[in-house]
Amino acid sequence: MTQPPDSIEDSVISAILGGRLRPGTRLGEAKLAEVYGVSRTRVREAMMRLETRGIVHVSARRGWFVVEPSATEARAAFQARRVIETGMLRDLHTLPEHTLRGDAVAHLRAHVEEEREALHTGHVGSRTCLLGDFHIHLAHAFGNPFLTDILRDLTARTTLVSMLYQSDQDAAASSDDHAGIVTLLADGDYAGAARLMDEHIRRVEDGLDLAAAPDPLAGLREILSPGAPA
Amino acid sequence: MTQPPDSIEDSVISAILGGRLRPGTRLGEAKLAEVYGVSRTRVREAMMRLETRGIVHVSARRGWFVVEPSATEARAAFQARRVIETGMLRDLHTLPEHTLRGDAVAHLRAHVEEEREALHTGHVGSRTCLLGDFHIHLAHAFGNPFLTDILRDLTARTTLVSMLYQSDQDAAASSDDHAGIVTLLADGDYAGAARLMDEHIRRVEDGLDLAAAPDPLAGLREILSPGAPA
DNA sequence: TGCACCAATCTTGTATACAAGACTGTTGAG
DNA sequence: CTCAACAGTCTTGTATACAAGATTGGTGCA
Repeated sequence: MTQPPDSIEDSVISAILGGRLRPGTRLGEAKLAEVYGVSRTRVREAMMRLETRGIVHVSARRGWFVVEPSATEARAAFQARRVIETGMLRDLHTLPEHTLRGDAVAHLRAHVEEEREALHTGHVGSRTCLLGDFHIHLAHAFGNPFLTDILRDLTARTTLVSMLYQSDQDAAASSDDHAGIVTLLADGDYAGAARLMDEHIRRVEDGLDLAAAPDPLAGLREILSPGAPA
Repeated sequence: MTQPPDSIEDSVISAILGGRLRPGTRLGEAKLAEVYGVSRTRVREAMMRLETRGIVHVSARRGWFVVEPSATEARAAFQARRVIETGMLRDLHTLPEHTLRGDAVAHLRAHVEEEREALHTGHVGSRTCLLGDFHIHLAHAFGNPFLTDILRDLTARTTLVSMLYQSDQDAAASSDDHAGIVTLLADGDYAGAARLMDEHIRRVEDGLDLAAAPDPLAGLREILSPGAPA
């Protein structure tokens, strides 16, 4: 939760969530070591931790790369999120006392409001970041730290998927879903919230063009597009 | 999946699942390096990966230790498993084609049979190992590699919990639950299987004495008990 | 005796050195 | 001109060296 302790990992993850690091990007140990002002040792440690979390992978003696989920992996990641998030919401009604922690609904409502604003200002980076954060906040509200961590990593993965398969997923529609879920939660209709969450994640997944093989030259094309600086 | 690549991690995990490594056990880098015939570097890498998976933790300049889940963490780990495993089973009916992979039910049936035999022979180590493996196999049958990995680690955690809070959880009752789940799956009654799974995990959790603080001297007492070698 | 202080030892934390493989660009033959 | 072979460079893989903190055991004072 704090900044200094493992800032390399958090830094990479937030760069991914914010769309500043694209799938397939190479992360050289030496470069990162220089950026963070530490030796390669600590960079390697951070990379390995990120690897076990499924965020980056290593190609032997070539370097570390932000993962590029295949279509199969993409589907699996969304399925995993669907299973866990709907399971979480459905579990709420079995917890008579716990329910959601404190002012969770109020926080979520405020978050959805933030999403709305980001939609209007149109800042694409913070927009996708906020849309992903909603699910993490929801997990946090549920109060199970294990599930929160798991969903944080899965969300990072699906964010990468969205970047790869260029969904024109209506950000507005997503935010509407989020608002609907919060409303149902406020009413205590957990089963309904779970159902809507299921539809929501399916909708996002269906918005992706998983049939289209990811273009390995995407980055290159962008650079070579007319108007690029010499 | 293969043996040689990351055998240190797998070795530690299987030692935990098999009850050969107890919570709180210290894992010295130098010792492990000698055992595995490598330098401390690789041991450290393995430990860090296990740390991000929540299996071990490091105490600054004191060493690596197998985690000792607190009562709160124990409850959270069981809740996470319940959410995910029931969510998985409930999701089966929404997958018209997929359902369970191939001969999964047959495999699970065979596994339950193995459990029964282990119960009779009474080998305690392999027994707890098998009872945990059932859930991992079930996840594998579902076919989502992410969920399989997640549940593997969560199961390792709950195994540690069971060791700490000395549940007299009837192994026989657990195995009966497993058998019941397999039967319901074979009948295609996924909702029923999910319900039974929910009860099953609750039962195991309730069998634990989470109120009893774990005894930090357990290992010592055992060594000093009458009959121990000089 | 009881306790505070201190030195010796051990263990992890971090950096660095070197080995091994992958990629790049050049060169020379056909 | 095309392409195969090769040397050079770059990057990761692994080990080792040293620094920093923790623990332990001993010593001396009250």
